[in-house]
Amino acid sequence: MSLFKKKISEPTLRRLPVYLNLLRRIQQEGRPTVSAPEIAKQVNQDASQVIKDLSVTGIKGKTRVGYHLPELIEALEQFLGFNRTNEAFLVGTGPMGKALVFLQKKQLQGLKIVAAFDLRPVKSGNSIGHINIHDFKYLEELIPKLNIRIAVLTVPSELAQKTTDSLVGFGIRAIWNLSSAILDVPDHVIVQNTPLVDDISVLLHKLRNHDSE
Amino acid sequence: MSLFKKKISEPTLRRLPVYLNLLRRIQQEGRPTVSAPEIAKQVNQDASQVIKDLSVTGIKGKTRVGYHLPELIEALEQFLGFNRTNEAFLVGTGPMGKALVFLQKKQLQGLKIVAAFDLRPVKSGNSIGHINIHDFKYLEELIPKLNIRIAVLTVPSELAQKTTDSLVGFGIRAIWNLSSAILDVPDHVIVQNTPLVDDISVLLHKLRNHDSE
DNA sequence: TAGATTGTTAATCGATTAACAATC
DNA sequence: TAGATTGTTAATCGATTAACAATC
Repeated sequence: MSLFKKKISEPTLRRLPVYLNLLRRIQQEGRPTVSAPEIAKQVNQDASQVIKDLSVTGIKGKTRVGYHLPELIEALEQFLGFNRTNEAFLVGTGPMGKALVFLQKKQLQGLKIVAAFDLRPVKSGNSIGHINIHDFKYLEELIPKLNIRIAVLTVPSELAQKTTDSLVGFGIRAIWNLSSAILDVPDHVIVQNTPLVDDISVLLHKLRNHDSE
Repeated sequence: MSLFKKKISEPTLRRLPVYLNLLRRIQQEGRPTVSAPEIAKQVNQDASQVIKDLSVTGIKGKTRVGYHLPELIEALEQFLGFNRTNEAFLVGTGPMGKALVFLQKKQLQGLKIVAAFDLRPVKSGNSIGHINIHDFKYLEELIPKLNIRIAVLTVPSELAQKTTDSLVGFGIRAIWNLSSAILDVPDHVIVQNTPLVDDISVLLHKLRNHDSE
């Protein structure tokens, strides 16, 4: 649309997959269109917000009608990068690593884990579902070979920084960090943290405040 | 300090456990104090922000010295509710449910999963680690019996709303929702969503923007 | 004292919400 | 037409950052 990238805020970016999920459900009901106020109601948000968020896709709604569902869904998938296969390596094959492999089809759209690696010695033939588990020592050659740019990090937090240093050295460009460690990386590497404990903090706090009202 | 609860912002609330983790690590090195600029550096943030965040605990730092570590850690744990046992039921015993049970000691401080439940028929004696798995039909009597207020929801998203309705009916007060469903609950029930796909969206977007610079 | 740090208050920044014109 | 909706622009709200006085 323009030569300059519209900068899109992180809050917006986090709402888009929520809309996408909802739109798919609505489409499955066989409906052709949906309006912003309707979406807003379902996700407990402001209609203006929804309209503004959806505008990043470049899709235009129709007055009195709303948005064409197939077009909007397609555009959102495109925008979020969910229609490409973004291949990733899983590093750390504990329970969280396993869970992510099993969840990827349903919840982790946009990401495709193609192989797993463990820091401990791996018996040959080990796997999670259909994903083979390899010894960490093969990472260095497999990253450039398969042109992998994304690592999903689920190692224990004590080992997270050391593992990260290796990953960076091997050419990884983005790390989805599910450990509680704060990772130190050079500027050209992206880290996305998912600290589960944060949500527990918020939950417990809300619960206590609720109680005392 | 005051009869009125200072309202604390969610961003602050999410940063507190990050500080807490860091402070514990620093304490393990045997140091007695730490300054805000030092914390700020380690977590890549503004020192003013750190000072303001920490002020919610009521702990006062010392000029030229910083904060007394044991005192600050204790206050943060207190504030976050991590030093009580907040007992919770796990509902859904798929891979994500299992992962959360195994992770709770290390990553999910403040939450204690005391039993697990599955929507499918459960063979007696089934367990995850030391946590027994029960049939869903026992939930109704066990929630009031054990006075459980928190449920950790890891059922498939298609079943999430229906399961939530039951939980609410049984008296659950807070739901940590790890499914991708948007839950509809009455006002007196708290829902905390942890949609993993959001983080993937942000990661992929950052990666693409990085590439084209 | 000089310099570093806390902690408060003010300024800035950015996101959300509200208002409203345009459209069908 | 009347009414509902989009989409833009303005107002509001809240969080972060900057400035600075107080302190040791």
